[in-house]
Amino acid sequence: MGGLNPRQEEACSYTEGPLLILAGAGSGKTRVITHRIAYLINEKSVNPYNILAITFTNKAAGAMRERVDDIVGFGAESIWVSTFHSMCVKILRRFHDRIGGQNNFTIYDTDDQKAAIKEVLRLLSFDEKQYPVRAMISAISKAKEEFLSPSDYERKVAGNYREENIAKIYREYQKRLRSNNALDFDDLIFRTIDLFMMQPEVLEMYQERFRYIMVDEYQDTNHAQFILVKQLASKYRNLCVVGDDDQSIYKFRGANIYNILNFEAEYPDAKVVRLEQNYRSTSTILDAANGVIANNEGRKDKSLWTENPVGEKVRFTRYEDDRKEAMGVTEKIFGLLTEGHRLSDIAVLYRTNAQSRMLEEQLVRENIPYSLVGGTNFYARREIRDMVGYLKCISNPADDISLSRIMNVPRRGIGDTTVNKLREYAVLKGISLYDAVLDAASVPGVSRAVGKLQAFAELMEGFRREAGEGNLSLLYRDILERTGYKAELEAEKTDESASRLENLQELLNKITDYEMREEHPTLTSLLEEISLVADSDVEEETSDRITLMTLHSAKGLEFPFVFMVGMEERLFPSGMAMDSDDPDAVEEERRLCYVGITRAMKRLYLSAAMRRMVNGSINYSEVSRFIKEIPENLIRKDGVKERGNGFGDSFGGFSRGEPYYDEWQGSTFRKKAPYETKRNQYQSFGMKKAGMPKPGMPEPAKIDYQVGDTVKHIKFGRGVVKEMERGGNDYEVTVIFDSVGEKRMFASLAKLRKI
DNA sequence: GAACCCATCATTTTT
DNA sequence: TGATGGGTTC
Repeated sequence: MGGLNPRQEEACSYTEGPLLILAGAGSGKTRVITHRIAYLINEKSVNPYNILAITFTNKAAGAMRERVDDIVGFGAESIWVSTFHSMCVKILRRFHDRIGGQNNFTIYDTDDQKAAIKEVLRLLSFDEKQYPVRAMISAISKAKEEFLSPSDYERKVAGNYREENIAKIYREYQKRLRSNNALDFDDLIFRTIDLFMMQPEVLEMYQERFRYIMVDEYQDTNHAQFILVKQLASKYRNLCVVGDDDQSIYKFRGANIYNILNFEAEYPDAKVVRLEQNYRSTSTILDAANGVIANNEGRKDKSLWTENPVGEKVRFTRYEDDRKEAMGVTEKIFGLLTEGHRLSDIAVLYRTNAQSRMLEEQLVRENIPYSLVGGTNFYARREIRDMVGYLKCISNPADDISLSRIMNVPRRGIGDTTVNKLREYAVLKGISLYDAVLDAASVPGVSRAVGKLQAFAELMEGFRREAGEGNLSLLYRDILERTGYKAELEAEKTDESASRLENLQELLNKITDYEMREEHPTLTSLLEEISLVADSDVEEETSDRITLMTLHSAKGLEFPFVFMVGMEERLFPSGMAMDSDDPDAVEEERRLCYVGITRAMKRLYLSAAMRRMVNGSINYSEVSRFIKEIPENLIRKDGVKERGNGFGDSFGGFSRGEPYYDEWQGSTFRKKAPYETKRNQYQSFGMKKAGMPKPGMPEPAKIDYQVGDTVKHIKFGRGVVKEMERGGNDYEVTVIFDSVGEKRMFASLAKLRKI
């Protein structure tokens, strides 16, 4: 086995029976997984068809798929590489009817859940103040993660008045989802477990199929996922789980660290392989990480080591306030550029998304291109949700939630009163809301709106017929046109409406892309992809930029140069964790810190501010305990005063370096910086507000082509520009591509290159 | 039915 | 600071 160390090799070749791979940060985990799959196929003659690899995110699944394809070659495509959720959808699309469901269910996202909960609260006359929607969603989600049905939940909380009411909400919510033929994300797992329990022969079929199972990031699994894996693996017991308890940072969303800690208790015959050699970081960085994580109790015994060079000391700087901290970071970034490093080698990590603003402002001011990971999901935008609402309605007429969303969007004179009358009628007759609309003429009290309802019903029926014909992009365009949605936005002529239109165009691109990719495109599977595939795996970023993201999002990534900012008590570790009665809360923060440190390959910059704006008011904080947990000899502290709140004589304590920036020290650097700034590089993903360009964000796309030119597109390849039309501050370009024919797109999004 | 004002409340994120 | 939601007013 080429290029594997003995431990890695052991992990690859131990194929029969339960195996726990404790893979420390940077220990070559992905390599091991892919090599293991290759070993199974090539050495053990396992049929690729019998292999299942489960990951958490689509991104991870995609990456694994790619690597497996590279290394395995023939037969690789019949390996199931999948997320928990998409695996369950596949199974339920086939067998959900065996347990009293329908196979063409809709998947509800958080927004749909919210709407459903609101209806339930109204129905049960519960006060939203006492039973906040978000808290209810998370309580229900938690119950499902623990595989508790409404009855189980009721039993568990008996005697607690409030909890009993939550149980009622849970029960009613499930009832509603069922009548809407919808499942939420947690249901996907839950119902699959149900299916396997109630239909042993279905389970057996999958057990036979998945003789070799691998689960990545096992420390992130919740109890329901644990049960599911156990069911699938119980026949052949060839279960290989890979994870690192020290990198468990998702307790808040149900991850159960005991799944990995107790793996050996669950499978007494399990073999355990520890991957402890780190190939990523300098020994200084690694020892700093080890120093921090050593403060946690209840870990699997493990010590990471490396043969990498010692490298430089970790640097810590304490600044006066958050703005100075941001300035310090940009200045150091210029320093790195002067040393000849690339922007894409640099990441700035922070604990909370709110911290990005100050950094962004500073980066824009200094013309440093960045891309922001996270932020608002594309599919969470209003216009996108509206369109997806239409599609969901068309695909599943029983989906009252989606119907309520779009019935009066754009406004067509179907007001709340009318909708309420329709609801009453639907409940009375035991039919869906949509059926009530179809039967508008017999609904009492809506007489004035009957005409409008009938027109709406006709519109929707037309869409439904069209959906049957299978041209999804055409259907989508028709919805935009015939509902008047597009016209309304076009009439608005504001920056915001222009950006919404761009987003709608982008959705069209996604649909077209889906149609081209898929052999048998259907509305159901398109919606599935939209629900299941988050937006985070957006277009591969080609240009050179630094990356800004939360520590959570950084997991699994690596960068030569890493900044961790905001190393302050109550920010990191978070105040919430510190105040929690659960002692593990701070430990989880510490694991997060460990994750952050171990992202760095060459150099790690840590910083804190004495004073920072938090939730609109100024906070004074002390240096994070995690800084103190890094062994003294590994860290260089610039101008640090350990205690103090930023008042009075605290300025005296700085020893060296320049932790305090004169307003404009940074700008002298800018002139010296030996690199060119390209305009139009600033546009970041996940802009928070649809449409509002960030202050200082440059104009979109520079366009170096015109009608008649030959251009190149990332996905569609070569094409000729047929037409260019000004739309807002952008161009709408029509291109005839060799591969896919004519396409209309926005210049700023299409990234066309003249060739 | 829509525009506006005030009060409230703030981690982390994927599916 | 800022986003969001409810209530009020036109």
